[in-house]
Amino acid sequence: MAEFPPFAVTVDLVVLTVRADELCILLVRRGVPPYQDRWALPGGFVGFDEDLPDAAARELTEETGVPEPIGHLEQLGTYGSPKRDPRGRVVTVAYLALLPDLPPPVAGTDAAAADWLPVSRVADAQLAFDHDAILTDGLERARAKLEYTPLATAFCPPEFTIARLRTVYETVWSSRLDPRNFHRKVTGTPGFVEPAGRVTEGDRGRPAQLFRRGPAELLHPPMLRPSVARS
Amino acid sequence: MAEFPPFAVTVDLVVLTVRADELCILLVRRGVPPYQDRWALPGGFVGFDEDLPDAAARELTEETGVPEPIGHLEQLGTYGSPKRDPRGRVVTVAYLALLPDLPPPVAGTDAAAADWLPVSRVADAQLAFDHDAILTDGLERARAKLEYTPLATAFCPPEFTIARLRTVYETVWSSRLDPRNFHRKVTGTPGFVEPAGRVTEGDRGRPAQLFRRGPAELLHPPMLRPSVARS
DNA sequence: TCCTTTCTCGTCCTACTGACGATAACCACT
DNA sequence: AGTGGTTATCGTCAGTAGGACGAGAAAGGA
Repeated sequence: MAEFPPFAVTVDLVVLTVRADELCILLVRRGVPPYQDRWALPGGFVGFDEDLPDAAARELTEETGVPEPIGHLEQLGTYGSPKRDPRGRVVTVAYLALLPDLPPPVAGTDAAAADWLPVSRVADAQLAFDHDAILTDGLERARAKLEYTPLATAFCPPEFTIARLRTVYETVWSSRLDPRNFHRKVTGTPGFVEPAGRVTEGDRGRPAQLFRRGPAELLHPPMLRPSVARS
Repeated sequence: MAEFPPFAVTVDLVVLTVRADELCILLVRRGVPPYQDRWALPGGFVGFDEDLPDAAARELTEETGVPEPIGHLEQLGTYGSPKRDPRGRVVTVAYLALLPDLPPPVAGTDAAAADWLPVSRVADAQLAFDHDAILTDGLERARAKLEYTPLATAFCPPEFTIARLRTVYETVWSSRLDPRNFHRKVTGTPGFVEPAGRVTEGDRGRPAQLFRRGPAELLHPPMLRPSVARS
């Protein structure tokens, strides 16, 4: 063990939210080389005595200013190509976070700016390092997980309407869902959502019941993405 | 970048196969401290100029003696608790490999022994480091992936019968599947398997058609695990 | 009051699955 | 050759879930 190649280990975050019917990602504009002035995923070095999930949660709190335990945070994957960082051998553990709509972030110390950007417009802008690939994997993970888990609720505030939940699905999947079948499916799946006992006020149309997320961890049967030819 | 905590990075492998109607895992018995004489996942340090998938593939080849491109290899997750290795700060990237039945492995240089062990008997024996947790995650990943991918074919030789594929499912899931419904489901899902045009000889009962794995990457609808109450 | 909007329940029809019967095609016996 | 055991493969039937869509309920605004 005395001899081993010295690596740097970082965590990078794919932080997604749904705001104004658009899927948005939290990005920082780099203030220092390499990739200066380019957009990048928020992240940073892992402390020598810090566990990986702790490092991810710490970065998430630092970047969003939110005291953590909201939304969803999970490990996405690890990226360690020898050439991915010109400064040396850096292995990054990527995490995926799903959050409800939050106020705009404040730029950190080493970032020139930080903001929510619609993912539809990020596709063009090339991100720093291999963050494009990480973002692609994060989006795919998020889209897939909406199918068989109740994680869409992580995009919502504690109490939400079925229509709001449907908007999340439609935004993340870029597709339309039938409101009536969606309502039947969500309310008919045990443990997906539970009625909060209150209704909305002041919106257009008939008031809607409010729900909270239920105890289920998996959806059976899964929510099906419409018209996806995948074979 | 001049200052960063020095980490060691390793890859560890959860290598699964199905032999004699049992789900087996490739383990090595450690020949050196720490955890000397304990079973552990095969693995090793990542070379300084080596990509992570390359390191995993290299370790897999070294441990099994098979020139790689068979079966399935994917990243499972990364484990980096500060206390997980008494020698220092070691972050390990775990990979999951699914292989057809192979001959017994030969012990490597730093391992006292290497062998296939039924996972049912590994549950008791405590593995070195945090390898128990990695194994648990690997098993869960494998069981889940059989549901919505054609990866069960990775456990089979290039040509296999439907009954062999069913045995894989039954072994990994520890459950019984109806042979007739399974046959209908597998042959009816486009791209899952393709007929090889040949039949088995010499076995008991009616000869069975041989199939190869098809081009599908996902199963739609998924294969359902029987009687799993999960909500 | 009437119209628009949105929520919510209900009704077909089709696809898929679980349970299980029936037949086909081999081997090992006698 | 015939008989029985074993396994592969096809078919049938009923129950469930989902897509398409009708219709009423409950609000706000003209």
